[in-house]
Amino acid sequence: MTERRSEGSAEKRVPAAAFGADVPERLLLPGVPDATVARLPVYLRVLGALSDRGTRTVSSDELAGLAGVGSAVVRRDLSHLGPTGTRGVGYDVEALAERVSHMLGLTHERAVVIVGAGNLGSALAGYAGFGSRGFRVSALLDTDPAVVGTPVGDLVVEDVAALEQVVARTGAAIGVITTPGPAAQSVCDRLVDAGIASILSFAPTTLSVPDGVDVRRVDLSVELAILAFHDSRRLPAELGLAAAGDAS
Amino acid sequence: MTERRSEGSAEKRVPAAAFGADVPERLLLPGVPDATVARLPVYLRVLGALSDRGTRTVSSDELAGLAGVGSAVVRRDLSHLGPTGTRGVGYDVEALAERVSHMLGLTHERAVVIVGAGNLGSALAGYAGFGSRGFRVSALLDTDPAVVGTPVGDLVVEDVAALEQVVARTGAAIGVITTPGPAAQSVCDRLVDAGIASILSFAPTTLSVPDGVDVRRVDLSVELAILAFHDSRRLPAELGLAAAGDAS
DNA sequence: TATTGTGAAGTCATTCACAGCA
DNA sequence: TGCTGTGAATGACTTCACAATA
Repeated sequence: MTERRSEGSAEKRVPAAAFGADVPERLLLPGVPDATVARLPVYLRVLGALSDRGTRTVSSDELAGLAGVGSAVVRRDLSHLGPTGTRGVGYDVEALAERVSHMLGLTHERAVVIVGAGNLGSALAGYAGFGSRGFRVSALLDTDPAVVGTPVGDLVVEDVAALEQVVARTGAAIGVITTPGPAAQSVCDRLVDAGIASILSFAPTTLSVPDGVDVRRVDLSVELAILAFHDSRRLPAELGLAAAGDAS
Repeated sequence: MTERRSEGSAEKRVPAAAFGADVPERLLLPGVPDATVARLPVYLRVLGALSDRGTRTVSSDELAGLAGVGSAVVRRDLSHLGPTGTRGVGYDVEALAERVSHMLGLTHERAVVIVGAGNLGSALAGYAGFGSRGFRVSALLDTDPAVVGTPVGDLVVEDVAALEQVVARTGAAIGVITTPGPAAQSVCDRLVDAGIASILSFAPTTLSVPDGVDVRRVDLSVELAILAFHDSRRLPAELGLAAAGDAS
């Protein structure tokens, strides 16, 4: 791996005391907050756009505007990469993109296997966001014999019965589950058994996995419900405010 | 300086002091944390499944297991709905579902307009999660003349030029953006102008909207990048653990 | 007795404000 | 002069632990 410690910065706060003495180093070294990790990909996208436009440097304020966050958040987030900016100037776009990319582990392409070739799975297989920046959809699986064998984009739908072989063949690191809810857990189990430790699920169910397996869920009905919650409080509030005149 | 992120709830805290004493209390009181709001829909799904199975009561511990969170989280979350459980017994499944549903504002059906009838938009139009529980996809729009007029499920793709009329006709409360990135901002602007204040975007861009409009983003490449981050730290660690004798 | 509901403590994240540096 | 990087303050969320109670 590209794990060099060429960085001279001697004072990396390691919360060693919080854990035991014999905890594997990987848990201690980087210490990047989850919230920061979730924003780094957004910065990376913005930096890519800036780079395409020929912009050489960017300030935390500009980057913040383009990413839709506050500038203090940007500076705090980037501080976890070590000193990457130049005071009075800003950040070098190319260098920063490289740093962020490296921090996220996007140093090599990862193969992605999608299980469930329904509408959503097929859509994701062709989705541009999947093809870009370090991910390649290398297989699309389904149970339905009527679907198995049909082409979707560059791929041909394969039988989910061969899941283990497909994972082995493609060296997939990430599994995406777009099956109906009831099938999700068993598909998940098989992905895990096949060696996949990173799973993105669109199924509206809770998946249980062994320790060490990382599951992220995207649940459309949850997103809609959250919007509904805010919506339901906004309507009465607006009426009240309108009657009382402008808020400020 | 719109400073909203994908998780943004534009106005969680109402500045009560600014309004004096005669603002209706119910508008100010609830103060449900964002993190809780994001979990309530999950509880609601679990409660629905329990109800279908004929289960009458459920403890915070059981609910926690089914929802994939800790039991203290469940109790804390539900405490925001007022006293809903019975000590020594648990929660009444039906009554709790009703309470949660009401808290989320899922009391009436909301019309959803999807803009972008590509793979993803078409998939979402037919997605079960959209049809269930208080949401109905009432229109699907696109720019492409070759797509406009074609049927997708029960719907016929309409011309995005008629966006304003479609929103008015359907009384849509929620807009879903599944266009390519470059088109997203202008579609967003038009949705907002048409009176939509709740937007779910799948476009990989930052959307800027006026205050009071709620935007949630689902970004597949962000999700994958987060998985990649954890994946890239797991690999070296597993080797280390394997050498040291991993328990599981 | 079993389980809720909640103070209190702890952990994590955001924001402020400015010293330090190019 | 302008902007980064970061202590310190604030705020949000989680977890603990147990008193209250059906």
